[in-house]
Amino acid sequence: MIDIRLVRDDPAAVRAALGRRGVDGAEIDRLVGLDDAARAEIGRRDDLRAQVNALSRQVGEARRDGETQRAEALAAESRAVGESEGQAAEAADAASEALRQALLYLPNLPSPDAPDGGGPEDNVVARSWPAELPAYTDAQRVPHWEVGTELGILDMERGAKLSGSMFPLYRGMGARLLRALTSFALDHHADAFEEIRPPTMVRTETMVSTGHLPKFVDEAYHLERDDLWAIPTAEVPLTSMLRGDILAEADLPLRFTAATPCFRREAGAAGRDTRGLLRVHEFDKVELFAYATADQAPALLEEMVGRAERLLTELGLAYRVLDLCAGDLGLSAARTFDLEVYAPGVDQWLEVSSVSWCTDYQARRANIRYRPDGGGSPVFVHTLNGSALAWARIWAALIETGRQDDGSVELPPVLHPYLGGPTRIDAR
RNA sequence: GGAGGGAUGGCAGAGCGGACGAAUGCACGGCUCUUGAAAAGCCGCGAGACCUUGGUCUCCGUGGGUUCGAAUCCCACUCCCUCCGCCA
Repeated sequence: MIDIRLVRDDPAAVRAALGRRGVDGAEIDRLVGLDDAARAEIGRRDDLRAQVNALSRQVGEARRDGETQRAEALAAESRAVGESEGQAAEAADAASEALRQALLYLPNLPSPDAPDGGGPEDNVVARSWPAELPAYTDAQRVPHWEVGTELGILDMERGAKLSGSMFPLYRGMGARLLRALTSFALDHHADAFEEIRPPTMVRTETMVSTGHLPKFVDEAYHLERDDLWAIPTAEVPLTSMLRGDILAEADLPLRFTAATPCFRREAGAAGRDTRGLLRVHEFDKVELFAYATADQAPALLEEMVGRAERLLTELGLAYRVLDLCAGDLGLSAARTFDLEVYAPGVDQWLEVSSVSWCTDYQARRANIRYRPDGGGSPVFVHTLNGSALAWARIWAALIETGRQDDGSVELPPVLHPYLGGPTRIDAR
């Protein structure tokens, strides 16, 4: 969440910044009102509480001095004040909760560097690799689900039998390819990022810290009986890993990488991209994550985008980098770069990575701070997250891009050491 | 799943109805001593909110309760440790 004091002290600036992402200015006014109300109620309650505390102290003193009668009188007085205090406390709690709820739904302030725009159509293509799309053969113009079925490496029907549509089942070299991709990526980041294998079912609090709850309840899988949520991305457990902690500035930046399955209900996208692997409920992803100071964050953002890009060039996939406009940013993000690969078989750009700088928005929700060098009060860290990379769509792009005239699929050399012998998937 | 023990500041650890936001040690910051360092000594040092050179309030796992007053008593929950059972 953003700092309520910013809203209080400079509502015009907040209105302007959030206006860029389509937040109604009236919402800011409402927030200012809620804040005023909450502070007034809290002040009332605290005054009464101070009276109760003072009277209680006097009761103790009177009792110690053996003045039983005076003690009783003071206790009675305190009891009376305590009753109004109870009412004031209820009002204060209600007002604070109303403010908190409003803040939880309010998105992060976009970075001034994020381009203007209201939606996906306004995103800016920062760069493409290669500069021009190469010429693709007819063999490469076959959708991956057809290739997958033909080679016996992808079985959407059996996946659906087990779990419903959009739950892919990979077999043979198809499954092996996923495992290779995960190992390849983790090894690639091992020079600077500590590998984590977090739990993939988490508490409500953990989902709230990243901003995935309460606003996006419909997007997440929930296990009712145990009140646990299936993570939509490793960003969720990695953010809460240090929840409530105070770090040392000298330890920053902290970098982590994790390979996990990701679960998404895709409720808002029902009926879209339903074929093959374009949009699935469960997929594997290697995530990059960093906790940093405000000063370190911009360089880290670039580093993480660079790492994701490097994987793509090594895999030999054509891609482009999108600088997301203010209106297309996710709730927690101040700046985001999306990476899209070109999949020749379906003739589409597929989002395979999203690298975001969340400033202190998530850290404030998760209460993660660091103590500056030389002491002083703790300050909120900045969090950055990015996929490097999400495999289902990469799998699709690799199968389509690598397809030969004879129907076999060539796999990129960087993966060969991870494939256990074969370097291609033979036609059947 | 059953039985028992525990959760206190960055860490360790005392406190078990009022003088406790909390002893002590370590860590950390400043100073003294020293050519420098170490050691020693002195001082400081939890977090947050709201009004303001000071004050008020909150926080001792979480949520309720008892009381004029709760870190301290009661209830529930969560997590950790030990033992038993089950288990990949």
